[in-house]
Amino acid sequence: MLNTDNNRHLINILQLDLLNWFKTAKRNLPFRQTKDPYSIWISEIMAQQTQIDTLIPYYNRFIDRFPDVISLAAASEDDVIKAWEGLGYYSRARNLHQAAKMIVADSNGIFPNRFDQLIKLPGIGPYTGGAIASIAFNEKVSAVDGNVLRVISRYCNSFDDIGAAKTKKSMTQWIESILPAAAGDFNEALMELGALVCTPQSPKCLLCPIRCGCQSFSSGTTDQIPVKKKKQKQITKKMEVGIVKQNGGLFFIRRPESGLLSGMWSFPIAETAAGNGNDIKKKLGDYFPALSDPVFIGESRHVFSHIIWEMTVYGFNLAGMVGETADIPYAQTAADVSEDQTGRTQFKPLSAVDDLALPIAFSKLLTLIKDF
DNA sequence: AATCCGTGGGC
DNA sequence: TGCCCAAGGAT
Repeated sequence: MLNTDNNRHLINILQLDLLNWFKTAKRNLPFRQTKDPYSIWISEIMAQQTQIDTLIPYYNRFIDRFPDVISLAAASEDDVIKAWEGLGYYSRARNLHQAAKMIVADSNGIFPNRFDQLIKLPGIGPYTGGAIASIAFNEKVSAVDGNVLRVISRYCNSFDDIGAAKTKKSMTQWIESILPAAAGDFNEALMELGALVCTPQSPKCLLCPIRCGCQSFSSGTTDQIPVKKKKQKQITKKMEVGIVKQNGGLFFIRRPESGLLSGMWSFPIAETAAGNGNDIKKKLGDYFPALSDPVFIGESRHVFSHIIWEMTVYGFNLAGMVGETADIPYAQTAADVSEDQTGRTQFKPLSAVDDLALPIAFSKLLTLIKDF
């Protein structure tokens, strides 16, 4: 980082010119129409590892559906997860709901207004706590996200690894040492510059309001910064998906409460080596006494942050099932469903699948199976 | 410190 | 294709 005593003029550019630029260049975003901490909170949780353009329709729907912390706390977890469907990183929604209940129980719905209180809530870490505290309450704390790490690294011509905890810590302290009174605006301005101008690839340096102070621009090193380790690429897993149909209803299983897509609804799915449909048939045997042989339906590929599923989809028909009718939930008819799966399965007709919180990995199979 | 945790967009 | 990245947090 730059020595702030010997570089007063560079610090002035960073503070004043950036804030002036932000006044006119900032985007007109829905969560910039308010200082309501609840709304800021929702937007910041949604913004974690998610581009702003992606989250805007989710934000508008979520605020409409759950306008305040009381209504969010009173909602069912299924309803909250459903509102999050498609956004990914679903533990964010669970933590949001949990935190809302804590705020109502602990302080009668009054939103915590200090950084050190905010970061005690589930889902709120150093970045989000700093963002809410500075934007909603103008507390003098920094909010260091990926944009800020990139912008400041370039401005100071720093080759420190931005993935290292040590770098994040020193960056946070450095920013707080130069933080102007308008802390919230300054934090937002750094992020906005990173999103619109000081982008990861092909930064628009000729349009940059603080170019004349930027130490990587004058050194010609902007494209080498920030320094970060490569992510390791995803592991590919071969999967079999089972589509079981009973009187027009499709069979769904709720996923376990931890791990990938936890708590979300899914089609039965199993990892496989052979890929002939028998692995998923074996798993379905835990639920159904008799099944037809697998019928090949199609293939699909889904890329997660750390896993790739190569899915082959098979259809099954029920045979010889006790009490097989359209109206009886399956759990009531299966004698051999294990205890922990009770109430975690159901049949839904294609027309009512929208009731379930279904991850994209499965919802994109719906067109594939519509004729099964 | 290194992993796990989704999805969509850019090139 | 593939590879990078995005207003990170929890463990």
